[in-house]
Parts: sequence; C-alpha cells; structure tokens
Amino acid sequence: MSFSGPRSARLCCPPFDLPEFESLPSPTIKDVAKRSGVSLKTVSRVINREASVRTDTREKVERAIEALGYRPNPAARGLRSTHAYAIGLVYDNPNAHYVISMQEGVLSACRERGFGLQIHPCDSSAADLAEELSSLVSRSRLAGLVLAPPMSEQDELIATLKAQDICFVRIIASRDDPQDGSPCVYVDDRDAAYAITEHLIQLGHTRIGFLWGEPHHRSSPERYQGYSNAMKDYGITINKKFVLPGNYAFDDGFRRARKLLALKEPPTAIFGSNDEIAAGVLAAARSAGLDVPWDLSIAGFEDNPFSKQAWPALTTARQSTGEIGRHAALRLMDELQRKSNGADNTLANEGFTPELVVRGSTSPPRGSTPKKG
Amino acid sequence: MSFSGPRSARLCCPPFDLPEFESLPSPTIKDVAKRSGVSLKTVSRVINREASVRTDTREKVERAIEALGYRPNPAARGLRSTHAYAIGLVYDNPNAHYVISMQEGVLSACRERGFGLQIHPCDSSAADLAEELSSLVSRSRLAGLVLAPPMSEQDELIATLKAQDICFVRIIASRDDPQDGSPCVYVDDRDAAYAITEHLIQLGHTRIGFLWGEPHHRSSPERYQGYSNAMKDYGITINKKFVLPGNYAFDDGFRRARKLLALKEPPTAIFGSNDEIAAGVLAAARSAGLDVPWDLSIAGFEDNPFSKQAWPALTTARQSTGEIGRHAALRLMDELQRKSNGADNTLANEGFTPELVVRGSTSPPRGSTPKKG
DNA sequence: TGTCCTGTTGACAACGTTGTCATCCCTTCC
DNA sequence: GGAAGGGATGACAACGTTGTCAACAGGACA
Repeated sequence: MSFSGPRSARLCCPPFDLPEFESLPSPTIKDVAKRSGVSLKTVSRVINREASVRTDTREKVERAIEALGYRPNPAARGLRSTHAYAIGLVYDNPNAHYVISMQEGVLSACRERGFGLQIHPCDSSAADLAEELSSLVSRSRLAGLVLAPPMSEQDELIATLKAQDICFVRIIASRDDPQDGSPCVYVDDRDAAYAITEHLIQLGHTRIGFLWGEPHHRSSPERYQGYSNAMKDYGITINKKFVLPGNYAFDDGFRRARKLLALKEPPTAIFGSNDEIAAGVLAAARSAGLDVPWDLSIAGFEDNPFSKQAWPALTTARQSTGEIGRHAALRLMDELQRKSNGADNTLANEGFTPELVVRGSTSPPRGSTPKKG
Repeated sequence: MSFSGPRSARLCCPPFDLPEFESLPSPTIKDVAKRSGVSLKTVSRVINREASVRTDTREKVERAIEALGYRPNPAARGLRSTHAYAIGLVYDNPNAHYVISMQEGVLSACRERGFGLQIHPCDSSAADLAEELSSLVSRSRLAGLVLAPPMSEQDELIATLKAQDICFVRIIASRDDPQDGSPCVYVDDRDAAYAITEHLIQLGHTRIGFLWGEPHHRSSPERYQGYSNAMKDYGITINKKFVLPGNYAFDDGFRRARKLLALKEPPTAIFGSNDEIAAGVLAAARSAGLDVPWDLSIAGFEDNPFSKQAWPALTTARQSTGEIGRHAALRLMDELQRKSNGADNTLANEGFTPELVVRGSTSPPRGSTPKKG
C-alpha cells in the first residue's frame, strides 16, 4: 500500500530526508485504522466512546491511538459532527468587571474540560436576539450557551431556544427554581439585599430609601423584596415616598437621590440597587453639601471596583462572579454529557448568596445610638 | 440544478412546509456563488482577498455576501487549509473596561473576516509566558496573536515569539516605530499627556504634581514625557519633589497624594498617570479636607467609567480602545493574508491619540486667573 | 498571423471526521 | 431447520472550504 499524499509529497521536497527539521503531519484516524486493522468508522466509535464496540477491538484501537499519539482534529469533527466541542458565553452587561470575572470563571471550567469558549456580547433588547443566538450556535458549532442576566430571564427567548433544542444554562438572580428542569445557577439577591437593609436598620436607621433598578431585570424585584422583607421583619413601615423606580445607571441614581433629599423629612439612609446608583446617590449627597455617612448613609450592591475607590468607600454586597461563571459552565458541560451519553454525574443546580461588605459609607444616623442585632 | 442535500431533506420532515418555524441553515460559499453567478473558487478568492480578481467580479460577489449575510465557516477553513482561521487576544490588565472594549473591537474585526477569537487572560510576569503562548497557538490552532500592553512591550517575549515564527500585532503606548517591521498599533500617550498638562497650565497652575505609573509599562515614561515636555514648553521648572514613582493602583495614588499634600508648599494640581491613581488622589484630598477642584485640581488618564462617576468627575484622556483593538486585529489579519497569498492590501501601522476630556475635577487654582491659550 | 505571456476564472479533488445505511455473523426461538 | 433479532463492523457520502491545475481571453511581440 502506498503512503497517503501529503507525507510522501513532503519527503520529495528537500534533497535529503531530514526528519528532525520536518514537522510531521499529525496522525489521522486513517493511520489508526490501518495500524489496528479496522475500519475508519470503528476507530471513530472508539474515540466517541460509543457502546457497540467489542472490548478486544476497542483495546486494539486504543493501543494504536496510544502508539501513534493520535488526537482527533477538532476542525474536522466540528465540520462533520452534530456535536460540538465549544460553548458560548452570552452577556449584555454594562458592568465590565462583572463580565471579566465571569469570563475568567467560565474559561477556567472550559480549559479543565477541553472545551473552547466563544464570547458573545450582545444587545439584550434586540428584536432578533433568538435568531442571532441560534445562528451563533450553528455557525460557531457551539454545544451550548451560558446565559448571563438579563438574557437568562427573557421568557420568550428561553422558550425559543428550548424549541430549537439549544442547550443552555441560566444564571438567575433568584433562589426560586423555574420548575422547568432546565439547568440554572441561582444568585440569591434577595437574601443579600435583606442583609444590607438589616445592616442599616441595626445602625439605627428607620427612614431608609430604596432606589429600584431596571424593572425588566429579575434582580430588581428580588433586591426590593429583600429590602421590604427586612423592613417588615423589624417592624418598620415603608414610606412610599422613599421608594423610587428607575434604572441601574449613575445618572438616574443622582436624579432620584436629589428628589429624596429634597423631601421635607428626607431619609437618613439610601439603599441603591447597584453600585452605579449608589455612586449617583453619593454625588447627589455631595452636591447637596451633605456629609456622608453622618448626614446620609449609602449602600450599593455588586461590589464594583469603584465602590472601593469612592470616598467614602461604599457598603455593598459582593458576588463571587468568577465562581458563579465557573459553576455555570461546569453545570452546562455536565448536562451536555448527560444528553449525549446518558452519564448521570449531573451537578445539582446550585445557589450563591452575595456577601455583605461594610465600608465607610454607612454609619449610625446623627444623634442616634445603634440598636442591638 | 437540484438543491443540495440538507435543504431539501429538511423540507421533507414536517408534513407541511413551514419556513417560519425552520431555522434556516447558514448560507455557504455555494449559495454565494450561485447568487453572484461565479464559481466557488472565485468566491473563495474574494473572501481571502487574493489579488487576481477583477474589480467588478469582486463587487458582484461582495454584494451577494452582504445580501445573504454569509460568514465563512472557520471549521471548514481550518480543515482544508494549512492556515488557521482564529486569532488570540492576549491581555493582563486589571482595567476591566479597557479589556472589554478591546475585546469588542477585536471581535467585530474577527466577525467581519470570518476569524474565530480566543481570549487569553494571562499573567504578564509569569516566567514561562512565552511557552504558554506558543502552546496556546499550536493547541488552539491560532494564526496569530493580538498582544495588549504590557505583553506587547516585553522584548524578550517578543523575540521568542518571533524566533518561533508566531505572527502577532502589538498595541504599544508610543508613537515610535520599533523599526523591526513587525505590525503595530500605536497609542500616543505622550501627546495626550501633553494636552492634559497644557490644560492644567492654561488654567493657571504652575505647581503641578505628577504621579508615575508602573515603571515596567511603556505608557509610564511616555506619559511622564508628555508632562515634562509641556512643562518645558511653557517655561515651568519641574519641582522634583512633585514627581513621585509608584504604580497604577488606587492605594498607591492615595499614599503618594498624601505625601504631596503634606509638603510645606504642596502642588495646586496633581496629574495621576491613570484614573485609578487620580481616584486615589481624590480620596486623599477628601480625607485632608480639601475642596476639589478649588483647593486641588486633579487629572487622570484612560477615561474609566468611574472617572465620570466620581464627585467631581475626573478630567482625563479618553482612548478609543474599541477602535484600537479593531484596528489591531485587522492589521494582524492583513499581515496573515499577505504572508499566505501575497495580497498587498496591507494596512499601514496606524496611530491613535487619546483625547482630552475636561470635567469637574480641574479648575483654576484659588486666587488666580487663567492664562490665555 | 502565430506565439507567448499574463490576468482571470472554473472544475475537481482533497482535508479528517461522522451519519447513514448495509452487511455479516451469531444467537435465540418457534 | 429456518426465521427473526441483534450486536459488531464496514462502505460510502457528506460537511464547507481551499489547493492544484487547467482553460480561456486578450494583449504584446515576433
């Protein structure tokens, strides 16, 4: 039998055979088949751990693979196969730090499992997002998607993906299971918001303002719920004037804080639904000549880097975003494996709770003594 | 001519033809060829920017590509071609916003040209970084690398990559050509730092402090040079006590600012080499009870999101990081194509100059009137 | 007029793998 | 003894693209 094309062609080129200067072409499935005396397809079956291969055949092939140092070619697999060897990370988040941390977590999981990672920033409000993602999956041959908020919360999008049989894992700002059996990672914003509110209450505050985030983000009602539960548990009636809707942006935090501070009896503490809002509140307090935290305590959420760099630094809730991303990716890959070969090593849906971080922007209100916890 | 397999096969499956529920397969080179009335190979030539295609043919094909939304399939390319069709983006930057913007720019270029993108955060001080990158290239089949600072400035690393024949483009904080013919994108930090210093001088400041960044980052001496040139051009002698070495971190900005402010005759303005440092200066000014900008003007560099959200917002220099990344990726891919098929559409090395952004943190010093520009 | 370029284009095979379907052989059951 | 069933294997086409080589047109040159 003759050598296959490329190998012999190469040997023709230099005047002498200089194997140490040649980068030998990688062995292919063909070489393995030849060496082990079986067909291409059988080798393929061994590689893919399919069931119907006799043990002695399998071992024969495995020995050949070992001996040749054969590695499957991902490009060829990706081209021909319905299965894929990469996952996508889909996000639309203005918070760069959040995104970077999540990327790192997901990437570490992918490396561990030999998967590729395709990042995909997108516009969560785009009308054809479902189409965009489905074409991303087919075009880049992705095995599945990690959906960060807010994409993870768009019911219509989720339904479309499911209908198209696209595998995904969702990162959700909630502790409630969606009850649809799809893999999720929960982030319990409600509990964390409760802890922040409790912290303010224990400092002696009762007039506590709350600035909502983007109403379409699941995190917003969750954070409000935490605030409202804490207030209720401590027997404090919420002054409706202290609770304002809006969005997650600095400017809107600034605007709303000025509104609160202009009240006849303004709040002594304001809980902004994220650090951007809280930074806006801080700016508004400054521009009103207030001394933070003594005239006004301020708390945020998310632990953006600048929350540490504001003056005073912001009390906030820290999410371990990297861990969350990592876990989500592992959860997804487990799910993929389960689907493809029925392995039952499935990770459970897991929850994370952001952790209260107390910094300089919160203190007891002027002329009051802290309550006991 | 008959339809190709998959399309007609799909139409057989449901009892009725329901195109709106079908996720159409992505268009292939075949579809483009059919639509533009040329052969597969000619389309391939257009995609790969080969020289020998007549202009009207090229345009015809490009119109078809546009109309169909065609994108080359990286797996198929990678399979057939000896070349790789993905590039890597290598960074080690604590500034998340910078990284995200760069990713988006690079990604947009990659999508346009049908390249894949492998992100690769790394540790710039790792001893075996060269080895890490070279194994990244071979394992992930990358055609080349976009090197962000500070990797782009490590001479030893660059030399090793070159010796291994790894193609790369560097993003460099300088306007000087490295003179080695390797592709670069320059960012003229010197000019931008000059503009910031000039702005402070024109406000009436003469006692202007300068806080260095990381000495191993090329940007640091460049920014200092801009500061020092402006001072010289305006005939102001630099007080050596006002210039302090350090690094790009908030804490170090805080520490050094306190040192400057404790001087018998402290500066009336401080130029921090980046926004982190400037934020540290702002915090130090606050903690010293100073009124910014009247008691102390502060300028930063880089236009981090939080520079807009500080109170007062920071005067700084804005880099169009996305554009820089995009251009770097295009430059790299042009270089790759030039190497492989002699296309001569090579982009020149291009330079970007960050733009002065004046905000609330700079004003004339107390009791002085601004000079004329 | 014929020959030789040179620039432009197309036909076809090939890349390494997997999906589909067919084949073969060995049981098991009536 | 024959049919039916199922496990193991192989032949072949297909995935979407690019490399190779050949063909063709038009111009320059002898």
